[in-house]
Amino acid sequence: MDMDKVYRPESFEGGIYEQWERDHRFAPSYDATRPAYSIALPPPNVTGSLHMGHAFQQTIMDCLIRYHRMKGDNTLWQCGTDHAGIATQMVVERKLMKEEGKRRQDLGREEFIRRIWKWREESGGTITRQMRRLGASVDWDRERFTMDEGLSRAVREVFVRLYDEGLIYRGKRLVNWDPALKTAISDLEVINRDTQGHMWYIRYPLADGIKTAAGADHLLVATTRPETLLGDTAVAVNPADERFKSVIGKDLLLPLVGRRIPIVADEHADMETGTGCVKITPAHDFNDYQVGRRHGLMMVSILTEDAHIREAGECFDTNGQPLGEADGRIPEAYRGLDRFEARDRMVEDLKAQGLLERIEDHELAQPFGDRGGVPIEPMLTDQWYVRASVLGKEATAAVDDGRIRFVPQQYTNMYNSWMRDLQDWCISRQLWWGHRIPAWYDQEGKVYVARDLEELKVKYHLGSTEGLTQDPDVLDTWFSSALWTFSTLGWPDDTRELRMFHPTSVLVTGFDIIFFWVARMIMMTMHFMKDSEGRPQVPFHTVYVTGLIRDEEGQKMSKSKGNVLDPLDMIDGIAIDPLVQKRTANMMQPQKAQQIERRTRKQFPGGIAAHGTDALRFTLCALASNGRDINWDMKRLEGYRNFCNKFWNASRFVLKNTEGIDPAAFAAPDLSVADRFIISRLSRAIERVEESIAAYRFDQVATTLYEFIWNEYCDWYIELTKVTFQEEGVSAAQRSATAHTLLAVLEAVARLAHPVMPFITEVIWQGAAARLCTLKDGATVMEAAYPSASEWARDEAAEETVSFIQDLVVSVRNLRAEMGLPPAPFLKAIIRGACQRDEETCCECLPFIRCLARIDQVAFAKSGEQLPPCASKPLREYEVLLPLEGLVDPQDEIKRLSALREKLERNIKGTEARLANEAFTSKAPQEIIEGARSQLALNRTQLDKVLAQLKALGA
RNA sequence: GGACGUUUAGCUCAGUUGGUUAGAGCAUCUGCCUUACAAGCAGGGGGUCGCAGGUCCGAGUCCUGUAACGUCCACCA
Repeated sequence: MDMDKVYRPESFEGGIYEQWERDHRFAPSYDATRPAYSIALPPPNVTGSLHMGHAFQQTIMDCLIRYHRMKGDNTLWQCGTDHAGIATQMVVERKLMKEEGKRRQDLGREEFIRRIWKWREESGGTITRQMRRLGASVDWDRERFTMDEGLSRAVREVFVRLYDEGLIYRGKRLVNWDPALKTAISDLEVINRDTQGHMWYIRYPLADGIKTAAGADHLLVATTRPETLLGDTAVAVNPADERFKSVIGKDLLLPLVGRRIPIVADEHADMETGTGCVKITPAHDFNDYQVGRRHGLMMVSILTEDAHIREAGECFDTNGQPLGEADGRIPEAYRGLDRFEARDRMVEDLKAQGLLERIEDHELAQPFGDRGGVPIEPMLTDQWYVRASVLGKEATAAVDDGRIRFVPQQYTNMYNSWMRDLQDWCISRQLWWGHRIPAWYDQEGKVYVARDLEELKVKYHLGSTEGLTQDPDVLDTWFSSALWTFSTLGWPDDTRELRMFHPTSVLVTGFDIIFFWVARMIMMTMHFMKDSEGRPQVPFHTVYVTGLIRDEEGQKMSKSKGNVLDPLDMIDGIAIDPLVQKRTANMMQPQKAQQIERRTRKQFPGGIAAHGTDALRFTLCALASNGRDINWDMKRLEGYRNFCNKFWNASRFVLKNTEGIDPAAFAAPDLSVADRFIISRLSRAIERVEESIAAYRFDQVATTLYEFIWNEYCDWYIELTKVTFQEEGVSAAQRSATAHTLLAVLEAVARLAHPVMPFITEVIWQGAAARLCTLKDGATVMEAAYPSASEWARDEAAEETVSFIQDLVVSVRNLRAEMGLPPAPFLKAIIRGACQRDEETCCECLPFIRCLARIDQVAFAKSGEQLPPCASKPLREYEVLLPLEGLVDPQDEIKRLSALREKLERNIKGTEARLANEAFTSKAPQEIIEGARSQLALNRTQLDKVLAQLKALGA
């Protein structure tokens, strides 16, 4: 492939990926003699689109996968998508309403589900297309969907087995009810938001003329939810509370309703809080529910499924059995009202009856449904539960004893604290989109659970299944995703993939779904998957938890803030108008659109430039330090795009300058010191990259690659090779050795960097390998062997020699710049006081030094030897001097040297003080003391030189 | 209320088991269109490491306290 002068990733990235996919390069080798390495992709929402978090996590997964594949491991990246019950159903419902003005009920369940499948057909490809653009090397042939037949079978299998083992049960319990979505949701889907509300103080009159110790004829009750008064079945006071001891066991008359309710003694009532009297509404408050159970109180459900007041309260005993004749009457005035409307009316009525003592402002954390967006309501309903407390035991132990490790470690605490008091998991949802619960009921309401009707007949000895109706509910989405690592590998069948790839190696995910997904996956997997000795198998050995990607101001990216960055826009670029449109379309709060447009236009006046996939991936890796959140920085992306350009152009240089080389003519003895230097440095870089990958430190991987490629390979090595190519008197064999080294290192670096930057490295690798004549037909860098540090000879002598050259060259450049001399003209340099070895090295490397420092002549002088006026710089043990020859005002040079003198004197004083300290010399390790001594000696030598030079200049 | 995280250059961040004079990129300043690259090259300036104590010969690093910001969990009648 020809390489353009300017790096244009869009011109080749897409094509390379298509070729890889066409050739099925992403499939595992299935070579059982090789170690297995596998990652299960956290399944994104099938109808979703790729956001920065996905791009981040997938980049990291792809790095790991590509690295292990190149290491020769039998590598599987299992991919797929999630049906995302509520989210998807909501999207399709909204679309239905917008386009046809219909609700899902208008279509009926079957038709509605058909529409969702259709929607999935149409828009389900977005995210997988985007993953391809990102370069994700997932095995597309094994793509799964949580609702496809195989996974659905796994879901039924798990449900039935857990039910038969008593680990799934059905019961009427208080659940978090989302009145907007009309479904139960789990604790985790409830978001507590601080809101400004009120506290109402309501008088509950005592029945039968009784009075409190203080002589009051009522109890004062404080509440933030006055409307739930309709469901009150008691008022609780603390048993030790002297104020109310005398009325315990007596009755109150429930305001507005007139029902007699008892005063009960319960520790739940805190003497210090509120008025000391708590109204008890067992059917609409989690604490009250517990109080109700302790005291055998009736539970009165007063709300409908959309949170309106019922015509009459539904009454249940503490076990949830209906109480037909009980008194659950609701005053006519409130029937059918919305809960908040009812509240206003009731407060008015209480006020009118003189039962409202006062209202205070009160800040409270109000529970909201994270999807529905309205306050949730605790409601008594029949739901299915998983006994998480039982399944959680193994799952907790696995993290405790290190079978599962969190990276970074601090997430272990988060996991443990949640697992410690695990609540049973409500898994039924009153939705249509999802896995239908495999339970049936007969006319009497008896429950039958089986994988299908055929099995049900046999299991329950039924002649016919006629008259049975299936439970209408579906399972929580996280129920099926909890099985992800093994259901995607073919479970419950005993497949080759399960045996090879389970447990998976690592899970890469965000901290936000540790509870939703990670913990439940561990529970389910350890219950169902056993190793050959019957011990529970973990789903993965390591959980790598990534931080969140925020905008440049540290704000969370969100549609409503209009600060979302689409990774695809950073790859391919986007003009400003489409970007504005994208950010302001389909907004929940359209009034914010103008502000968002203004800010977007200000931030991206010219839109977003194309940066390419490799630059994006490199940036994501570079920012991925230790699981902390990332404040996205476009400048950083630009910098790494420039880095790609640098790498690209360096490769062009190499290919251009190695035309016609004969790789076979290369011989090790002909390697120059520069060649040996870069080979040695490469070895170190490889070692460092591998260590960093093992430690999940992708920032270090990126830094190591950046520094090696830019600072060492480009800035020094390539510049040094120019000398070899241009200098007269260099043998053809030596030129050939250098050309070979240039190519060989480039080829290896392409392999080294491939996991992070898959596309540019493919182009470069192909070019370098072709030139080296090692390229086989149809070969790709992604299947080439990962470079090994031991294949590249360490040569400390060469590194030291090049370091000598670098010091000298940099010193001359410094002097030149500090003296304000133009960089181009050649100068004469004098080295004074160098030891013989340094002089020899200098002579050997003269061509390099001459060329890089732009010095046409180097002379040596003895220490203390008088020279004409010079600019000087102490370096190591010697001194570099450039004759002034009227080029510079000696006064400037005196100023410069005086500053240097001060600095040296400061250092000397500090080091002397340290060495004079008896405690230091007696306690510090020998090598530190030695270091300080030689530092002191060096500084003193240098100071002497500076002083002598100042004297020579007449200061 | 409980737990955790962060605080280092103008900005975004590194800084391994404590060890000389704390690093990088971006930004900034100076000089260069040197035939791989101006998306570049060479060089410079810029930090009392949130604050206060303590341990130690030695603290950005360890300990205690404290502040600000952030996150999670719990509670709030």
